[in-house]
Amino acid sequence: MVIDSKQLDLVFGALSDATRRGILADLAKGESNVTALAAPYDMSQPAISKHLRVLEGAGLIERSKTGRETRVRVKPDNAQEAAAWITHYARFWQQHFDAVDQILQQQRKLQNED
Amino acid sequence: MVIDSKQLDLVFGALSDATRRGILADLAKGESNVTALAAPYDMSQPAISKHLRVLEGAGLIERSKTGRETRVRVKPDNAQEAAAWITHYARFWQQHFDAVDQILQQQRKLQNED
DNA sequence: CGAATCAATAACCATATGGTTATATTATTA
DNA sequence: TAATAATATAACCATATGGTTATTGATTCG
Repeated sequence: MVIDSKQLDLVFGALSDATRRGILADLAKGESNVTALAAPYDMSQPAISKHLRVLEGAGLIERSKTGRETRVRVKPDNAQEAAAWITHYARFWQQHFDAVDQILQQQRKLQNED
Repeated sequence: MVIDSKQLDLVFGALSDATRRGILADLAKGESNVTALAAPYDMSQPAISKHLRVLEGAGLIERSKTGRETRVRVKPDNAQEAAAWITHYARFWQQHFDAVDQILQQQRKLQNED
């Protein structure tokens, strides 16, 4: 695993807020800027800037100035690692539950043999 | 999506702490109790109880009293939904970043070699 | 029965989080 | 040049989070 525990704290922390998940979803449609990202939310501009800072801290997005506007885009490198970890985690649960399922089926089998 | 946004806040919030991720990892090895779960951590018992409450609130684990001890186990129903969402999320990223596909294929390859 | 064990709860503390309004900074535009 | 626009920053507030110690309530053990 390339991504370390502290980074993972930040990534999951960033994803634990609906506004930030919404921003990520919007950015999936393509690069944007702060004003456009803020538009859907009934929230002040500074609040959105704070959310962007959290996403940036988690390495999920990056910002760059272009004139007076700040362009925002997802940051593939870190997001890829997060996605890989999340997928790994999902697979981990899946395997765990598959195993539980098998145990339960086994138990049902044994019970039927009584 | 069965799991709603507020539940997702709680799930990601729960996963945003290394201690809680560690507890989930330990529980993957099987059902446990509070004392056993607390053992690996340099932290008081009430602190662990708090973490367990957060995991329970996110629907990732469930607790039940057995005598004087509290048995703790992962709660398949909600955790599966979370895993499903996470997988969906991972797929979402995958669609946007070509390289993710390569990483996942690499992982699949490595797993098949087990 | 009395002591030890398991775990929850209460009260407290420091810091983080998520929001606000006001202000400042830097472009752009009229 | 003056006004407007796009953001960031500062200062503030309420609540949440993550930890502590002390205590309590059951259960189990000797």
